[in-house]
Amino acid sequence: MATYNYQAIEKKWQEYWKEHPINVNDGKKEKYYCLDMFPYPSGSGLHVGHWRGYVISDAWSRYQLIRGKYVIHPMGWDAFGLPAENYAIKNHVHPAVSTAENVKNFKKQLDQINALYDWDMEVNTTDPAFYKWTQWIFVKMFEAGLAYEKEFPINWCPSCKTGLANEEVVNGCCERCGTPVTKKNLRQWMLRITKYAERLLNDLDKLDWPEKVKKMQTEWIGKSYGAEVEFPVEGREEKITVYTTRPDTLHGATFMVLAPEHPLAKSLAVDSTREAVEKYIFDASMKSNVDRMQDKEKTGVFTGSYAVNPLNGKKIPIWLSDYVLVDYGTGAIMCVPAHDDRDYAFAKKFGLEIIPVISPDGKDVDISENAYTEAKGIMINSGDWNGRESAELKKEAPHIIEEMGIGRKTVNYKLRDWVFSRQRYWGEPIPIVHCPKCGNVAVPVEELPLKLPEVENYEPTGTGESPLAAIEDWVNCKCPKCGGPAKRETNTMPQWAGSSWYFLRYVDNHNDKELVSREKADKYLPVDMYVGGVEHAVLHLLYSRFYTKFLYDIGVVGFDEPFKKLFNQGMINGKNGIKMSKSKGNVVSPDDLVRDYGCDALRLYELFVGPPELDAEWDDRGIDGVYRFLNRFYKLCMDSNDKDIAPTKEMLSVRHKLIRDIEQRFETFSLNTVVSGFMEYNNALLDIAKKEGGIDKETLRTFAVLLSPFAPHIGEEVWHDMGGEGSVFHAGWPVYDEEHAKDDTISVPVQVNGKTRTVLSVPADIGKEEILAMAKEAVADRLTGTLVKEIYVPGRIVNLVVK
RNA sequence: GCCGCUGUGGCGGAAUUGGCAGACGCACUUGACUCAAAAUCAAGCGGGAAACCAUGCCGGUUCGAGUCCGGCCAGCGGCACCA
Repeated sequence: MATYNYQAIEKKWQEYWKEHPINVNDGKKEKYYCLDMFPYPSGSGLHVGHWRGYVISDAWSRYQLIRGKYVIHPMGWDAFGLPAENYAIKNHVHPAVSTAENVKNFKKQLDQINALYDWDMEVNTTDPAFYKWTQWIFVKMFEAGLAYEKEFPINWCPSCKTGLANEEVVNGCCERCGTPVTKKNLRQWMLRITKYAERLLNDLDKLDWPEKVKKMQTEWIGKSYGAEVEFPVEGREEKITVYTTRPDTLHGATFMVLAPEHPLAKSLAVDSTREAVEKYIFDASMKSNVDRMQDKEKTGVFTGSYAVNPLNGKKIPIWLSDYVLVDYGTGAIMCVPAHDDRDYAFAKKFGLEIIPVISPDGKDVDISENAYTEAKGIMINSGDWNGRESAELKKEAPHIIEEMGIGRKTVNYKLRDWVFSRQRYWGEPIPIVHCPKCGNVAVPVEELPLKLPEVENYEPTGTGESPLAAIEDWVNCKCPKCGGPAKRETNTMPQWAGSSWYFLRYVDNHNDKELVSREKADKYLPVDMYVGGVEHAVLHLLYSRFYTKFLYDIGVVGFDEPFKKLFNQGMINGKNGIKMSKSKGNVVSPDDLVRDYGCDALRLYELFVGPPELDAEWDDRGIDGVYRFLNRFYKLCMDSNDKDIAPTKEMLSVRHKLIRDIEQRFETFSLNTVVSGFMEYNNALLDIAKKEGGIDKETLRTFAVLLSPFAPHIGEEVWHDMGGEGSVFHAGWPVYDEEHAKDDTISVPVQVNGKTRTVLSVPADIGKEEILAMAKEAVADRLTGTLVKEIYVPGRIVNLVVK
């Protein structure tokens, strides 16, 4: 008797596909680019959670392949980063060596998935031939004024001993290691991503992405409309400019608050306040992000100086408080405590004046307990604005302010420029030379890649200097412009640099003249489908969009969005929803499962475990179910093989329903129900086979085609055994015929007052009168009152309403 | 605090988008085969004796609600003094 020998079957077809590649670019087929987020090749290898995303994208890729596309489905390595460097510090193994080792292991594990990966396209961000172009992009950004140097207090991780971008700070802690982030004043390379804020925001509309990710990016960019207003300082020349989104409340400004880091903060102190002001500024500078966030209680200090409200001449005190952020807006705000919760809390604490200027009814507003924060109501206490609608004034006030010459209409973004330098070894050197005569000079493009020098000590200094700074003969160089003695930039790029553009390189990965040829870019890009975890929503996915827009602007590519469609797969956790990790000891390795059940079974189970977009808990026992299904299906095929069964009506019905249902579920990415559909229809076929002695070959061939994106080996095996020609992946996606798929008889539930009482089996085309008559007869004993309504939804349900 | 997602048997989850709640599978029970076990096959499997009751809770709309509306509760995720 035939048994499902997955080991033999999988080995056989893997060898066959090596000899006879199935995904070939003949130059005529339409391309389909299906991309996985490339992994960091860690030392601990793949677990079943990593498999999930790769199986999802591979099933989708193979589906496109069967539909006749040439599928670009590459894989590579995001291999710069801290783990390799930390390993080097501990064991004195060069990161390039350990990385190469890890890549080898990862590749071996990835091969077990038997995905369509085209390894000729492989890229590795740490390969100088690759990072040459990462550096090239930086030079181009430098030339375009988008990369610039700045010294200011940046986020600093004391454990990783490096600066961090805003996007890398999560709840005040380092995204990577969880250590609370501190501030450190450092000279930094920055990328002017804020210049692209508007386009990054607007172009989200074009993307077929999960709404959640679009929303997160929208909020991260954080656009707001408002006005800047200039307040003269009493007795001084300077004016202080504030930013407000509520210029309608300008008459209610009763004090002003500056961030402690505001350039004027110190100078506003007078003799009697100087000591307190300086102490406050100092204390604020010592506070970490976490402290600053956790302090719900407002703190502050009066400077001793006063500003003048330019609208009504009112004299208001100027305070300092760390609830005002120096890097948003102008670092100074006008405070309207009657209509803002934060200002209200501050005013209450320090006994400052509160003047309401908006009231719901134009008469009175109760602000004894809380501020009235609605921008809806009638203006009061506002001079000649009194009696007007506040919503209307909110729009009009910026223009009034502009006409009066006391300010202007403005737009603000929460997005900050990207802190781009890292004080670590294992990253791309920033290709800049500091020349005492010429200033910052880019390394000439023909000298790229600027390779990482060998060092003896990878340990970060912690002082804000990169380990590269100690390599004197590397640091000291000649200025490319004047030829005089100069020094190299010793910071390296963040890990995001390579991953911001790697997807462009796959299609032209050996090109040493260009990042990617325009011809190939036009032909094979952008990415049609991108599959990966949601954790990169505002990191990698935002940076990639920024890079792509820049490369579009300088003509490297002809599109300005990299990823048309995005799919975020859910995470796979261990028992009780605990995240899989080595330290928890709950990591499930795919290796044993592939050995015990086969690649096809594991692939199917990865999908069957739950809806692909939701997190799932791994349960090893569940794989038995899909394994049994594969056995039964295989046995059915083998039993039918030597008999020439003619297709019956029932078989045709299953065949066409199968095509219809699988396709519909596939298209809606309901991959878990695709698998349950296979099981369901296989059960139906087994029942039919019991009566008929087997199933016709074409139905089984069709089943094999539909199954092959998910379980490629058994799909290919059955396809051939049932007489299919060539590879199952060239069979074409079957087309269903509604005539066969629809049933002759249908089951229609009969309800009385909405409760199902019986189920009628009737011809599918039964008329309304006929079925209602049958229904009434069938439930006659329940129709004890007056029949007030008879409902028949064709093919669905009968409901009889009795009173 | 604000925003989003989720809540259905012992468990993972289905439900054609308002139409038989629990598909498919795991686990479990019984039977067949076997000296026995495993594997396989067959039957059963939300609660209740039944009327009926059941999709986190309370209310509403509807002939009919897991699905729509209003109000809560819990879990997870994002943002978090952005003026």
